[in-house]
Amino acid sequence: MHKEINLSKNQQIIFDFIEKAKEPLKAYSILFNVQKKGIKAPLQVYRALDKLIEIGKIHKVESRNAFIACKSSSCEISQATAFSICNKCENVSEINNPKLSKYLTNFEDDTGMQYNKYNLEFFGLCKKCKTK
Amino acid sequence: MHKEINLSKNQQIIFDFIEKAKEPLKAYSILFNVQKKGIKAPLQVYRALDKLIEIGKIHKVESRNAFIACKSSSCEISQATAFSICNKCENVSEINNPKLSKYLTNFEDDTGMQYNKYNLEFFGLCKKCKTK
DNA sequence: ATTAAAATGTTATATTATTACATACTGTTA
DNA sequence: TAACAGTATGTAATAATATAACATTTTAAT
Ligand SMILES: [Zn+2]
Ligand SMILES: [Zn+2]
Ligand SMILES: [Zn+2]
Ligand SMILES: [Zn+2]
Repeated sequence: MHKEINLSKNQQIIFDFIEKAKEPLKAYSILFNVQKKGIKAPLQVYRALDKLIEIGKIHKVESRNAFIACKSSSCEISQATAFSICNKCENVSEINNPKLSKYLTNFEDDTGMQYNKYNLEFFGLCKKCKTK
Repeated sequence: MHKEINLSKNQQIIFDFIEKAKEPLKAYSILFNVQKKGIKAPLQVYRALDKLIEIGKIHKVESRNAFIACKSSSCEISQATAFSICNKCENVSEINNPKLSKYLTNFEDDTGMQYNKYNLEFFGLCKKCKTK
């Protein structure tokens, strides 16, 4: 088991909202939606997002500037993320593939650089969009 | 051999500047530096960047919102990119590793989604920064 | 109680990117 | 060459994303 971390008030509000969402959320869309909970300023959102990312509860989908709840329990340890992104419907899902993560975690290039983190984003058309 | 593409005036100006640079460049830093060449507005830069990305002459380093010239001739065809990023000195280099690209290009997940593009960013400390 | 670390509140501002609309250039075909 | 389509450009305004700076409060461990 990994360490349980108690979220602060703002962190919990923002995590709850992201977790309920079916798609990645933008920071300002989060802000707009949690204003009724007392969160007023962008910085309050960004600070919570930073912390949630740090502890692996959410990820940033870099190519979309959007945030998504983690679906793979191992991310709270590993900082190794992979996503599948549909360019048409913008559906994003986290790839949870042990072979892939093992391959990438062990990847070594010729520069002698050692990696402690990676982010991979695959793009294409999802099953639904492909058949339309 | 792949098709040679003639760059337009603005595209050439901006590509030349990015290619000479040793590190990834930000859009507004590019803008500032090419103003003496007659490029006045952000949109002129972003339009050129979009085109250069489309044809594979440059890439966007998503985690840094920065742009870097392609060092691997295969990118003008493939749209498959991988970078190594030092979190301390911010050095970024394109990884040109046939095994890696083959592995990722052929990667299939269980959703039946087929990918035509990916972007991978590895993070860590480069050789120099590690020994300091 | 003291203290340090983490979190919050608030305002202002910086940075990154796009919309909208008018115009001009380039190459192809009738 | 005239017409056309596609691409590229110019310009102003604005949208969207993210951080700086500073004051205060909460939390949790000594
Ligand atoms: Zn995850
Ligand atoms: Zn789709
Ligand atoms: Zn490349
Ligand atoms: Zn370094």
